[in-house]
Amino acid sequence: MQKTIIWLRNDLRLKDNPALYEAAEHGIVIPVYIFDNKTQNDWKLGGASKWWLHHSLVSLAKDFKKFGINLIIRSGNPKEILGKLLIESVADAIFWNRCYEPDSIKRDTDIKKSLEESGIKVKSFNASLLFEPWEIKNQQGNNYKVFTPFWKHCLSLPQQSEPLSEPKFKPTDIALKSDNIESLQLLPKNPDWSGGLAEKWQPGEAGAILLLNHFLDNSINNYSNGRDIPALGSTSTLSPHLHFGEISPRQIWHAVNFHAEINSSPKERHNLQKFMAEIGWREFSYNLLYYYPDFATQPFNKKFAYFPWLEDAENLRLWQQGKTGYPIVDAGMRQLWHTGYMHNRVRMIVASFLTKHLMIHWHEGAKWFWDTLVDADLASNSAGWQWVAGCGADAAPYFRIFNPVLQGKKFDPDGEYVRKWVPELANIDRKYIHSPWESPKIIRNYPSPIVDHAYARDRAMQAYNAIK
DNA sequence: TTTTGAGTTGTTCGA
DNA sequence: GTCGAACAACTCAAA
Repeated sequence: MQKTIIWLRNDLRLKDNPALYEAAEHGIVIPVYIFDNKTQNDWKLGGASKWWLHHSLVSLAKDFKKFGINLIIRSGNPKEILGKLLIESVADAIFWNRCYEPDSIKRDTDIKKSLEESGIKVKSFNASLLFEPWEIKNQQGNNYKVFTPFWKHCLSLPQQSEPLSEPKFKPTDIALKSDNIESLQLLPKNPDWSGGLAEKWQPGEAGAILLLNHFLDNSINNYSNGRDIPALGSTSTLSPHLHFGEISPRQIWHAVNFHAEINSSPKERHNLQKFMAEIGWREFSYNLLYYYPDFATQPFNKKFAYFPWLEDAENLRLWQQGKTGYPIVDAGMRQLWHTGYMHNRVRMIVASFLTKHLMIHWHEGAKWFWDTLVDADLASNSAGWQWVAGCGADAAPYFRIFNPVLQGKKFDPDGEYVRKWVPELANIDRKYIHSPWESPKIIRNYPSPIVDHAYARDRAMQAYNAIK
């Protein structure tokens, strides 16, 4: 009987896991997670992501345990560890699901080559994207640079196949040494800032499926409008689960289509399409990162290499801490700090504020998000920041500079979101919730705006004009 | 090859 | 208070 090592990465689930499924069909599986925060070149896991990973691994180990299978945990260089594991387990094959970040592609290509040279069977699968980036090309044979035609093309392709069920595992008595998940030291201590994260999230496959069902039952019917109102919580918040592969986009695709079959009013279909387009943006981001391997650091629009970004450590710190004096910006930054998450609409507002009002490089914002977001994802994070900064693919026109007061009034009219995350403003009059400096009453402990909107807007426009 | 239509998420100004 | 136009001009995708 074939013995296969399953090298798990961002595919921490049992259902719809192609590498695991195929290996289990043919014999015994040995699931392995290798934590590598040294040899990986850059973009080492941020604090919030580490917290998530810890709990996701605990959950996955428990799920395997139900079938009498041990999830093997190791720490170090994947190439060396896989080599050792092959010897210890006398396995015939190694399967994995593909990663798409440039460094990961390089690493996996190298490992695959050397394993094959030693006669080991290696097979990789697609578990985290609906469409392989190299398969999506326009009629000229190039990658798409505009979202709408990209997504139209994707939707014109044959239907997604059905998600795979949980594998039927064959009994195994293989006993390999495994590290404790605790020994990876993924959890924060001194101080432990993770209380807010634990309140909000349930990492792991079960939590992901619960959340998808909750979203389809409760929120999707108002998605198109509701997704812009941060106080409503109408977005799916599936992003961290998707990032770690606790659920697959294919499972989401099918769940959404099933939902569409039983609720097919035009309005509901519109909401479902809007939601699937967000999954489409994730695909688009992965395409960009695939075709432009330096997308995480280099502006897609090369003109922006000459943009006069300002270095301002103090303003950067105030932005990070949620002390800019603009309530909607500060609420977002504090939601992020507290929960490891920020509502999509507010991400745009705070990113616009950093890059346009403060004219601080989008790299700084991307780095902060990378460390603090539980859904930190190289493709989506880079694409999002480039888009807001104006240098990305299909980006916002440069003169589109969000007015944080208007955005607040429009999308948080009662200030419910602001009051929740900025307690200093909890009792301020509705009229002044987004511009507390206009309030006749004295507001304690809340800063004045660190920059004047009209001045900052004008300054940003001049800077953009300079690189045209 | 040339042409044509279109492009996630806005703001400001002035009537 | 509401509404439409201006904001610039470019690149992409497909016919």
